[in-house]
Amino acid sequence: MGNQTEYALEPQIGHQLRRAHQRASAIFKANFAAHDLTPTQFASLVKIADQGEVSQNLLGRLTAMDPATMKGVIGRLHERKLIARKADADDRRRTLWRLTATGKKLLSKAIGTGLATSDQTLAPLNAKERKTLQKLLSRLT
Amino acid sequence: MGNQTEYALEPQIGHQLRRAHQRASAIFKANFAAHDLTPTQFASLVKIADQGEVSQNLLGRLTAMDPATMKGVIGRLHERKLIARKADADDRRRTLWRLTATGKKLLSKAIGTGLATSDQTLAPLNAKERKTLQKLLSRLT
DNA sequence: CTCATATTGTATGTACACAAACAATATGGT
DNA sequence: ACCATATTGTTTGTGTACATACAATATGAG
Repeated sequence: MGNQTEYALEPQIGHQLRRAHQRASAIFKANFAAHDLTPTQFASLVKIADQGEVSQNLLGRLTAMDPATMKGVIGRLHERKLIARKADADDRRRTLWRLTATGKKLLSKAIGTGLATSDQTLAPLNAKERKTLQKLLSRLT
Repeated sequence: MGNQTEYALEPQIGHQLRRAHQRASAIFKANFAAHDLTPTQFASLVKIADQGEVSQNLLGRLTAMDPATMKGVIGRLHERKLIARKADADDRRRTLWRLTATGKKLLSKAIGTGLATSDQTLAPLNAKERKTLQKLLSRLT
């Protein structure tokens, strides 16, 4: 019985990406437990810092989150007072977000952890292999 | 302001894997809409077919899902009568799952879609690049 | 100016993903 | 046989992730 000759799960790219993402998330979680930040929360802090001030919608595009997901992430960062809102004077639909002093402090502490997390995630590969993988992955986006 | 010199989001492997996984999931979803199957549901059907009969716990390991996630996926497949349960005679903790006739029929129709989905996901790369990417990805697991 | 269209953010529902705590059952060492 | 330990499955809670529908506001073509 079975379907071995027709379809194996492990060599399918979708399954491989799912597993690689699971592993990366687990490493991230372990490393960021002290900061209590998820990957999307950290990405949001990084991009808000880059922009200084940014609308919720643009932040979603910069971090690759759809508006519904973005709302949840923003809400949790806001509850913890890591970010603060301001109305946009030119567009009353917009909410502009910026880092609070607490948010800036947390981010500056977390950046080193972020770099270490990337390195640890890529640990099974040497420098050349890492470059190749990341180049090919970026072509997949 | 910003932190550009310290940390850029896009070149981090975790972010790249997250985005690649998002894209793969979107392609899967579009292709499997006709079958109304999610990636984990399809993976479960494939592995149940491979095994003939399999416990919920082992199925979780074969498909890379933790027990809580597995329970939800199994529950939805069961509601749709794509799988059926049986008590394990040797171990009263275990639930053995197998495909129903409906499940087998759906799986055999879906396998072609699965192969097409993998191909479409890898479309930006040529044959050699695909092989390289998949080999490196498998090392990350 | 006006109206069709687009953008911004909100709300709800479904589906992973995993931690933590738990109950029932099985196993292995003594 | 007994008991510490492990396995199997369930439950609850938090956090992505996205589709869909929606209200408020902005924009651009005529």
